[in-house]
Amino acid sequence: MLSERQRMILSAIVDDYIRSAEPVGSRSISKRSDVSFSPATIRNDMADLEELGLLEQPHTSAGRIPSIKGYRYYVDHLIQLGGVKEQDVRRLRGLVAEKMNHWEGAVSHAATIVSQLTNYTSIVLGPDSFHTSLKHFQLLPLTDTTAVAIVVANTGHVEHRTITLPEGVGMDDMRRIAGLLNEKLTGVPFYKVKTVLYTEVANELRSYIDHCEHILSLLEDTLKEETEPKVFLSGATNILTQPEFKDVDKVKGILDVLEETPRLMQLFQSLSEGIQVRIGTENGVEAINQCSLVTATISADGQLLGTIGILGPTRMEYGKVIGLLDYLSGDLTRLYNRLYK
Amino acid sequence: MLSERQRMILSAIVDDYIRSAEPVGSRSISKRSDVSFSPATIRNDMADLEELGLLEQPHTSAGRIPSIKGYRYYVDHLIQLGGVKEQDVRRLRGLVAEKMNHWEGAVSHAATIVSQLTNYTSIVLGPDSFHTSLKHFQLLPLTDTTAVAIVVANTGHVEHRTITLPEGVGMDDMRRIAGLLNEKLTGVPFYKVKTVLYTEVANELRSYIDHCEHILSLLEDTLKEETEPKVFLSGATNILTQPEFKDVDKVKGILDVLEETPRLMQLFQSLSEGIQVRIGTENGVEAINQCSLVTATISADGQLLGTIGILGPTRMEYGKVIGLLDYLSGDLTRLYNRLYK
DNA sequence: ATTAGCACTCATGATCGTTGAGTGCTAACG
DNA sequence: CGTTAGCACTCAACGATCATGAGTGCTAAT
Repeated sequence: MLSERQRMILSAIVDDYIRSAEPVGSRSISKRSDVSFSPATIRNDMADLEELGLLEQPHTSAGRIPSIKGYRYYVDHLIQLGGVKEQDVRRLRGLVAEKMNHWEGAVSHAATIVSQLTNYTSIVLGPDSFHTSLKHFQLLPLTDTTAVAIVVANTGHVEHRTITLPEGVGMDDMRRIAGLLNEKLTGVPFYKVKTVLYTEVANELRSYIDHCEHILSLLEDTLKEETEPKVFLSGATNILTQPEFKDVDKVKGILDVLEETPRLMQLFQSLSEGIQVRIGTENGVEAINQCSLVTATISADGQLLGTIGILGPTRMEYGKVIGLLDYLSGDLTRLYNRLYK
Repeated sequence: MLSERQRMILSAIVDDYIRSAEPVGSRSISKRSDVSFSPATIRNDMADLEELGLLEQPHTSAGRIPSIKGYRYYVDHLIQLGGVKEQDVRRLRGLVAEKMNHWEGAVSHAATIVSQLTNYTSIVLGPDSFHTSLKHFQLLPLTDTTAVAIVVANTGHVEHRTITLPEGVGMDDMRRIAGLLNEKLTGVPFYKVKTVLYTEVANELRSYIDHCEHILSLLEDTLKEETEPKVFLSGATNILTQPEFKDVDKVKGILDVLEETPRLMQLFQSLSEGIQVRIGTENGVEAINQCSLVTATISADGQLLGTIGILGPTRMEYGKVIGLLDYLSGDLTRLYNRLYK
């Protein structure tokens, strides 16, 4: 549909605009060493590209900037994936050595590094616990009336919660409850826990404890928290260095989304496997219509172990970011297999 | 040193400026219903107050704004503590019911509410583990070569870490190590753990395990992480609504400090008990010279259980903030005593 | 000691040309 | 027919100039 020259021009405009954040004129393209057309020719093509909705003009006497559709075409057809630099590889390798004994730590640390390498914001979603299962459950007495409930998932993730016991539940009861729960719940996927809790566990519990409803609801609460994936953020303020966000009001909306976990997770809904790019309004969240989000899922054996997202302006270095995330997701998958399999 | 009228004028200027964020002129003070002096009289006093370093003039033909010294005088001598509103009390009470089974959760949730009530940023430091002691230690096997180490403090706080075991350490060894650690370390304050680990524990461990140095250093790492207090943030973007921070560059520096935990903790160094106010440069951190920090410690039985800080512009509603923190610290102390004592 | 009067200062905002980057169109060119 | 030189046109950005008015400091009267 597009001529070879038009594709070349679109690519040049996107590249230039990503670098400079300023509208690109026909003359500056014509001056590139790999271009041998006059500004006038390029202007004609630019007019065509604008008619196709791939370019926009901020005002009559300015150059062109890519539209969302233009970025989309660029990402789908024209992009050149950036290789990962030698020094960046070394940097990312470092995390393997440093945080290898803490899966979530490794993932979030990786995200921190990526946010530093790219100067964008990185967002990490912890394991989707829908697919993880319970490895161990324990009640630890703290005082006469309180205990710490500790839940260990098979990913090595640990969640804890202090609970206040109802009157009349002693140390022995506690130990028996913990034993029972371990027996019944070990290996059970999280999404089934509630069911098991209220059928098998409840029956047995009722036989030797009175107020077991209260205890059950406490346990359910404890386990529910585990179901919600954890979110890590890094480099949130990087957005402030982008020239298009030098206006505080625009930035406020974005940072607000980043601060509220539920709204943040909305961004990650209905993502499919692998690397995905969502440009501007494609995100479907009003406040970040001026941003793009590149996401990569990390998984092993069909189990989703985490999602890393990079949020930047629509004028984002897509090639570099995609290259980095591609490398990283492979590396983390390898790390996981070595550690937990 | 200051005349009654001068104190009144200073107080009026600070109040007005806190509300409007604009330099206060003599005429606007004279118009207040509780003032019966002409603008000229007030101007004379204002000149005196400026000479004393309590007021400043942005430029010759503008009104006055308080200097840091001026705010200091205001906070020390003139402030009227704001009572806590009925609805705010109800809001804060809610957290007692909601999060009562999770100490750190309760504290950080309280901070979230305060940041919403005040429209400033709230920063929470978890318990200073220098004074907390070890309640329980446990090793939980995960795979053949990995295990989860779980540390429980007497505040009910739980820390965990996945560690990779050296070759040749089996399930039995693990159980024995955990037993030994529990025996030797229970009740030991964190700042003594390292010593005990390398004397008592090391001796016994050496008798039946070979590579115990490796294990010991792993354990030390695990426990070290616990020593660093946790930091929670809420309402970081509130600073963006302040008119004096409508310039992105000023804000960037502040948000950068908030994002980096170590720099953030620097702010909380050398705080004494109770409520403290640090105005502008008194904070000693370059990037937040335009901000004030009000902190309140929460403690019971001489044990420091947490610190809540409110960060806002120097033009902060000191009375309201101090009132809130005062109420809150009392409330949280009561909550703690009921739960863990 | 207080206040009215007045000259003076200076940030703010509006108006108005100037500049220059960039365009679209037309006509000439190979 | 595709490409290009030439040219008139547009318009954001910038700087200079000026009027406005809020607020001051000083002096002299009360």
